Amino acid sequence: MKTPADTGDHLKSRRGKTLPTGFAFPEWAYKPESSPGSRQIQLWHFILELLRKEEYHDVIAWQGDYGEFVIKDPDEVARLWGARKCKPQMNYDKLSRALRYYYNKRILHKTKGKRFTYKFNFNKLVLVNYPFIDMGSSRVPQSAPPVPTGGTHFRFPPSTPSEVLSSSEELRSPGMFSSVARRMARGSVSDCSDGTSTNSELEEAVGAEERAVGQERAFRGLLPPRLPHDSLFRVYGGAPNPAGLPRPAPRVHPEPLSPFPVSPLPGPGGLLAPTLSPALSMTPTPHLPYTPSPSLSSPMMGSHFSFNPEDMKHYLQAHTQSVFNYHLSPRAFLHYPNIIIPQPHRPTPEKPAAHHLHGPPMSLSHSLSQQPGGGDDGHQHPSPYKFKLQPPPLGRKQREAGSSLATSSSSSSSSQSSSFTGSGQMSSSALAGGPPKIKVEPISDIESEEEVEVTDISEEDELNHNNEHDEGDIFTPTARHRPHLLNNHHQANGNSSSPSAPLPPLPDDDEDEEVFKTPATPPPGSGGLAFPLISLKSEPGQPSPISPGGTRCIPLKLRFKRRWSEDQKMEADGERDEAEDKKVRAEGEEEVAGKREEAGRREGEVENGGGRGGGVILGLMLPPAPTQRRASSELHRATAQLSLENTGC
DNA sequence: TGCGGAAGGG
DNA sequence: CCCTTCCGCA
Repeated sequence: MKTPADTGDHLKSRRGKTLPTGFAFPEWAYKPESSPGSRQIQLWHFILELLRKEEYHDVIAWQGDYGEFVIKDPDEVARLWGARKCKPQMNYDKLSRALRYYYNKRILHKTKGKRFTYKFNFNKLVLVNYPFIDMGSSRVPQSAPPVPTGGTHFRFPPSTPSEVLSSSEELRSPGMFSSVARRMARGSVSDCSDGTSTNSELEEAVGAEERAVGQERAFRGLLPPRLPHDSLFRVYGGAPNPAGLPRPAPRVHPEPLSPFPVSPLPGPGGLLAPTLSPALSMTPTPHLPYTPSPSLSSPMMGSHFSFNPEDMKHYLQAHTQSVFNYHLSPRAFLHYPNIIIPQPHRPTPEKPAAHHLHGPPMSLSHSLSQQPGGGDDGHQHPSPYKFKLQPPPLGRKQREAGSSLATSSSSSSSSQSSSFTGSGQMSSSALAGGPPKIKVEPISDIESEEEVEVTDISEEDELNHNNEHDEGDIFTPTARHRPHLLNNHHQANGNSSSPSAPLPPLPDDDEDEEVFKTPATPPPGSGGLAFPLISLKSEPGQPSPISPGGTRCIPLKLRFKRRWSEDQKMEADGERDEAEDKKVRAEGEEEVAGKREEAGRREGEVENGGGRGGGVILGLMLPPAPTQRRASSELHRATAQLSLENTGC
């Protein structure tokens, strides 16, 4: 059924076509198939469709920073949406409500101060989905989100149904990812025949997907279920096969506004070449030149990936680096036993690239109390994260002494948030010094624009003994819960406060705060081995092969490490807390009771915003074993349904 | 205008 | 899950 053609009437455009406007997202972004839970087209896809079509530029168009679009004619957009969904009663009020739900999922942000203006969070998507993409080589305009230069159709891997993989299920990802993945899997597109439908290249996408799926499956079979590789793939490439990214970065023409450069990729020929993770490339700081290892890069075509330790190392290193650069959650680090990855070198301050990272160093502990509401003034970018303490989850056992701080603070909702900069220096002292544990919660307390909630290390003890995800959180400032807050902070430009000011295009790092969850491979052993990945320790002696000199160790890293180890263990459990904020409470009980499912997801998710559904971007990591089931089941479903389709109304 | 809770539908 | 519908609040 869902032949590509079906939707095709209007779609005539093939992938090759360039948009008149020039804005284009990677095709995968447009794929409608992805509706996670729902089979129908999702609003964000629909929006994307409209955005890409010239004919709708009068009603909705890209504008401003990357990923930012303006609904010029809300009523019309609503009408179109209503038509598509067969909801004649649709209006902008309703549609906007739906859009607001995306805040939590982090698919969208509201650009404050600008009417009817929203912004997609593609960065994370990209990062997550296309980690291998090398953005670096070609510098992309800020506005342009990294695109997988690789193929147009990228997809998640898929499918592996087996429990094994599952972790990903997406990796739990957050909405988009997961959704994408799923869609890919199922590929359904629905259209209402009302005529308003706007599908464009769906056909292509569909076709591509199908192919992809097939490949995946094949792939699946090939891959050994449990291999770490598997995880990698998922995490990074999504799928080794399909269209991976053929070449590192075929440069894309940067369309200034377009969120994504048009994907140039010709064909799927390549596979995932593991180029740098996008993050790396993206990072302002010069990274190590990482070359894709041959094995990886080589076409996976064969369907088989082989990682050799070295490759893995490189890869991991690169990944790690990117994690650092982006302030991603430590969880993002992949760890593989036996492989040690050199520490990433942290961006040295000197680097002009300074990117946003630079922020006033803060000590976490201090920060807690200090946090001035926007005090961060200094930082231009989103980088500084503020933390709030989060009250320990109720159920958890109390934490030990160290937490006094945390405890008190956490308990008090008012907690202060501190800004955290990713840069190494920052809180190093603080971090190092004590067991800083803080969970951050984004509470509206301070309205600093950029609030990011981060969970710090805080009391993870509560959860587990020690550290767990929290730390990760640190890096990953997640703005999950209070979406609005998030929005705010992100949009530097958007803030209503100074509407008059021109909006500087932000790189949207903002989003990067997103955390990726790392796959946790359960550390068999406990402790040490768990973290093979990063040897943060930066022992003097340690040579870091790749990272050239300057990597100083950051205290943070250290922390990560430690936590990691436990983290992994705990991850499964612990995360949920973070993840859920508000809702969690409500659910909390339930969770325990029967909802393993959710738990599973969450694990994966780092936190997604508000909740359940999902985060959009994160889902990298593999969830702990327990959750796998769910994922797998989902995958199954997805797979099964590949051909499903719903037609419209 | 924009936000987000609540209830409900598919 | 993903909205759709309603609604109160700011």
